Amino acid sequence: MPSPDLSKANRLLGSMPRKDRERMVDGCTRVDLAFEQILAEAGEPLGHVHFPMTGFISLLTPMGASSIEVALVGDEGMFGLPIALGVGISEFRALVQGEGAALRMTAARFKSELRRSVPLQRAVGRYAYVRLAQLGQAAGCNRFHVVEARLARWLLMTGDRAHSATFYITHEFLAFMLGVRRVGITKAASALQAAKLIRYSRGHLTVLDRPGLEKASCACYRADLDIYGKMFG
Amino acid sequence: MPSPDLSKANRLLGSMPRKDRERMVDGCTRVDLAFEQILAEAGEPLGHVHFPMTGFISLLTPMGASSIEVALVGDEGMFGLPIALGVGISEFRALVQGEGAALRMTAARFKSELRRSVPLQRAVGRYAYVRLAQLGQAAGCNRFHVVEARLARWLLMTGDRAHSATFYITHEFLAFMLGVRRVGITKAASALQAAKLIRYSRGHLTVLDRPGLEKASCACYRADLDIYGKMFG
DNA sequence: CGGGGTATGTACGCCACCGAGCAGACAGAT
DNA sequence: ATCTGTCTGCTCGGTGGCGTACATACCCCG
Repeated sequence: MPSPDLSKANRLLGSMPRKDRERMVDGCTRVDLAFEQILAEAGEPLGHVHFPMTGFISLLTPMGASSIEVALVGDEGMFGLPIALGVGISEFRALVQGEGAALRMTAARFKSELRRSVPLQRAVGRYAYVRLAQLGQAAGCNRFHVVEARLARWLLMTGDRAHSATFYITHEFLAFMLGVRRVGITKAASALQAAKLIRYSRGHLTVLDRPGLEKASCACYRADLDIYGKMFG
Repeated sequence: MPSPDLSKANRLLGSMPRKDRERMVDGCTRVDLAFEQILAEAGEPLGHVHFPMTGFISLLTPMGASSIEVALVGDEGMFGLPIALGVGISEFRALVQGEGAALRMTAARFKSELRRSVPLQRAVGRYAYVRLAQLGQAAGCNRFHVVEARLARWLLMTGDRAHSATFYITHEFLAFMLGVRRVGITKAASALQAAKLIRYSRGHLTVLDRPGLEKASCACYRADLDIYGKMFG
């Protein structure tokens, strides 16, 4: 039986009235997300929805041989929107990017909760809206912004969801997420380190100067926060 | 009073059972979309949903000074998803890209129809899913694919929605949509023309060889069609 | 304490696209 | 028939990213 504060460990659930969110927590199982675990492949049926708490999940679009991250889901959101849309298939590949806890609910139970709870409908609808807007933002970001700015943005987004200024992440992995060469990351990360915005060594990365990193990032970071804030602020 | 075949002129409505789709058409006004008309600015409240029939609409993400097209809405879809999500605000700038007819319904009426009609809920949910998937695709496409392939894709998508192999479109406008320099379009379009895939002159563009153009385009065109087909095929 | 795997740094030539500016070519209006 | 605005084509130097290959540095494990 989950302790009551679990219902606030995910902000999407936390935005709902106490009664509704406690019903949700009651229907969920607490699970641990393991680093690099794959929650779903693109085109695969979804058996559950996940509400990350301390863990977080990357959503990737497969592009032929390679792929690229198009969204990041942490305690501010949920994974499994298609179920709410009446389509039980994941549109993206879902890869656990930060290990940690999440709440999990079966698709069937989620659908029934959704029918019953208007606040849940509202929260999920708003979150779907945020995702649409953020995907559009990502599409533009990928077109216009240089690797260094995109990297800075990614570090900020990840730091938010890791609830920590330090996390484990290699250049290789970053390259994979941003859809660039590893060397491109090395160059960009060196620049950020030289500017004393971050420090890293063999996968251990620390954000030293958050405001500075925000300046080095593209405005997309702020835009994403703003749209979320408008919906859930 | 709209003639009955109006209800099939938009494929999203056309996917619904006769009774539901006729109710929808009854609640709609037939409107003409004028070329370059702006249906909504990003962040602006949405008073209506639109179901394009012969016209079609570009959705653009503003990126500082410039902007980029992230979705195209024609008779296969609808504009106004946020209303269905319980958020009456457009996440994108909506610009009429091909003049023609559409069905329009007030937001209030649409919400009430949505409450009453399960088939409408299904159709809208599936379409929202398609949009999520296609936005992800666009994000990857913008990152990985060269202008020529993206141009070919865009021409195919537009041709589908214009229901014609010929349409009016200048290099300048294309550059604006794809987020590149006009010269970049000139170069790519010249190449496609030299390969006898298209012909153009002062804005009058004709697709000569559709299969050839598909080969010249990135796989994203096919991927977008496939995802739609899976939902509405 | 030495070896092997992993993480990071550097170098090379190449190409797509950028920003800016200018030249020609065609169409519609007066 | 000429003029004017629009549409298209071309050039320049510059840069950000690519693919590849190789070099170092650090950590852990035996």
